Amino acid sequence: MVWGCLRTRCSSSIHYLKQVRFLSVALSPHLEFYPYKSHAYHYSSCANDCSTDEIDLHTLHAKVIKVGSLQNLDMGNHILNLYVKSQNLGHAQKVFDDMLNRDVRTWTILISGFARVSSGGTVLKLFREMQNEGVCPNQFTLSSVLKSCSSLNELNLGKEVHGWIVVNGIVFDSVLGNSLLDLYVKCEDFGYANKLFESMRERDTVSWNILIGGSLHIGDVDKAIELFRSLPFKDVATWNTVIDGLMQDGFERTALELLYEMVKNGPLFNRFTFTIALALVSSLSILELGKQIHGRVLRFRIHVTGLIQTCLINMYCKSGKLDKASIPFRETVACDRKENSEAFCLQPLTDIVSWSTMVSGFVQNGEYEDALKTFTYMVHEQVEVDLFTVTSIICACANSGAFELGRQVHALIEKSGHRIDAHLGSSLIDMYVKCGNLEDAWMIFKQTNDGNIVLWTSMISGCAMHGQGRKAVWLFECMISEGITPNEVTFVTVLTACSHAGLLEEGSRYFRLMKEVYGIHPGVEHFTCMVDLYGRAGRLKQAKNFIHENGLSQMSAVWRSFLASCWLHKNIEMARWVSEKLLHLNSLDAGSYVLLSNIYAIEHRWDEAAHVRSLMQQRGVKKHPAQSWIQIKNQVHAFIMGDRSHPQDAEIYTYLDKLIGRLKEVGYSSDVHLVMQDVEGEQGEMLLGVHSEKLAIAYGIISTSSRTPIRIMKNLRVCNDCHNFIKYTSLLLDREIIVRDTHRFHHFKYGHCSCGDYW
DNA sequence: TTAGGGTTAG
Repeated sequence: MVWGCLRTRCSSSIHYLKQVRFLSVALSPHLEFYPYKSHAYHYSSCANDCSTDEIDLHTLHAKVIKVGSLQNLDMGNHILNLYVKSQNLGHAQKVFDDMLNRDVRTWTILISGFARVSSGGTVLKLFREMQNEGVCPNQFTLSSVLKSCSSLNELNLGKEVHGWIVVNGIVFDSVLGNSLLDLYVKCEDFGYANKLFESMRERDTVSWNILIGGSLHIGDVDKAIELFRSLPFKDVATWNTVIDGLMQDGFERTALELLYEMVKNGPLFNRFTFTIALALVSSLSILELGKQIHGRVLRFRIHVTGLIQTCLINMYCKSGKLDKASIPFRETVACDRKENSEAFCLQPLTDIVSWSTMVSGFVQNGEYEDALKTFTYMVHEQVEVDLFTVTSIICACANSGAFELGRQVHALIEKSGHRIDAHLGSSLIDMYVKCGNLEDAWMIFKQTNDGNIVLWTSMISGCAMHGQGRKAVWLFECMISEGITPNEVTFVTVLTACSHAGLLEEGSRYFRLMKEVYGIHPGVEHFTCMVDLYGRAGRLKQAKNFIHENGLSQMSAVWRSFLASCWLHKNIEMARWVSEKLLHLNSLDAGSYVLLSNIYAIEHRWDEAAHVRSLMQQRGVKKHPAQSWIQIKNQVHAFIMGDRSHPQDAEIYTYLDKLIGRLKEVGYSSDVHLVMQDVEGEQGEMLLGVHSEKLAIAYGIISTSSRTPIRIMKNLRVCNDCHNFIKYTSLLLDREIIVRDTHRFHHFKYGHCSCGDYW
């Protein structure tokens, strides 16, 4: 999936880059960053924002003030309560401040209002003020305060409240008892929680649900299931809690079984069940079940709010059904998507999470253009943008090489003063790495300074991608010494680094470390890395033995890697043997077909070479045409082999011809072995001479000053001859040339490449 | 008492 945009959507790339430029201009005046979750509610202070009911409430409020009744305690409490119920806490606070007479109800109404919107800090502040004024809290006040303590992890204050309740002889009803139980469970103080649970006289289903949810939260699945099974009456929340908790703990299959059991024998779904069920089928990617749940939402006439809509969008996106994640701005944003009559019609997106889900859905499915278009639309429509959206957009920039846009979004994040968290940091590192700027990737890495494994893995991968294998290994060692546990992806990246840098011993050691110390079972990716490690180092026999010893002969990816090594080390006989094996397994990818065809071409077996190509056609294997890009003064210039469409083509070809002549004088010679067509000698050399990367480089040289580094991108691997050509060019012209291919970067300088001719 | 979106490799 690397560089998906470049590899699979060549024709639209220029259009897309124009879009990027347009977006860059559009961005600056509108983009604002909203703090995480700040959209949960808002203080409405403008009459224009109010509903009819709110306007009536304001009218009533004004009348009450006019006749001086606000100082009547009951009337004041009534108005305050109405504002709290309409979640207009700005006005509620104002009424509260204006009231000269307040009683415990006054304080409780306001405190419970803030507790309901999870504004715990305000709740605790008000509670302190209330105590200072000598007002004695009641059960409702205490429940709200405890709720805020548990959401803010304020265990000590909660314990203080608990003590106060005991000292003052307040009766524990089920609500107060459950609030306290929830506090201990949320703060993971299970000693207190269990003691309290046992001592509670008024235990209800809610008490059990809190304990079940808490057990799942700390990963005690057995205890949770035991409690769940022993509970004679299970309400809908019990089912929801246990299904969601199991899913969060990674027991998705068990969660699914319980969902089926719930459908059969349990209570009817509520809104929570729908969102949990949709999240479950998203993570399991069971589209059919997801559709059934969606059908149930419609059948039950559940009002599709932002939350359920987000879950629906996410479910369809995770199943790769972007059309079904139907969106109202389809015509505007995804204009090239076909209308699907079966598509479920969703509501207009009014919720920031739904928008960012849609953006990430496009990114996860490799549709970077649509992600950027949606983002542009959001910016233009002044929809709030938060860290989630930005993280996805940076990811889109990384994978499509939109460096300028990525940099601008980064600048705006800095300007907004937002802290860069591990998710965004990893995304930014990846963007700078994939756009060829390793220095800025390091800067983000140091600045983020987090023990997050993805952050470290991104940086290790960055070093590997830029040919700095030893540095990648060093960073890996630093990470281990800091006590950070590597995951399976980290091992893929460090093994890749070893294989690309020829670090045979280190690679073998890390493979053992992964299994023996970290207990990670090697997957096909790790085995492939190991075969690559031996193969690239020329240990073909060792690689072959590794495949047999580990029982990998059915893994076609492993053989494909081995094939590339055979080719690299010019062991044509072995390469043919592997290719034919893969051909019979029907597991060749486009690259391997081309390789096999090349092998036959080298041996002048033209009929067999032609047969391979016809097999490719019969089996529908598509080879993407090679294409290279160079950006000159904000303009992207794309070239394919033998391209004559560029306005300056005459100049490019004349210069290239002259350059090849000069290079030959200093030792460069064309490697005609790699010509796929059945042509020989001069004609083959001629075809090599017009490979897309040579054209892009020639254009770069004639269009820039002599000291400017030349950066080009390619949608396939660089061929041997072009690699050689670029090395000589960097030496002859004393020019730095940086090439990004499908998997990595090549930094050419003084006739050498950072990959050490190992790619 | 229970529910939503973002990051790393091949």
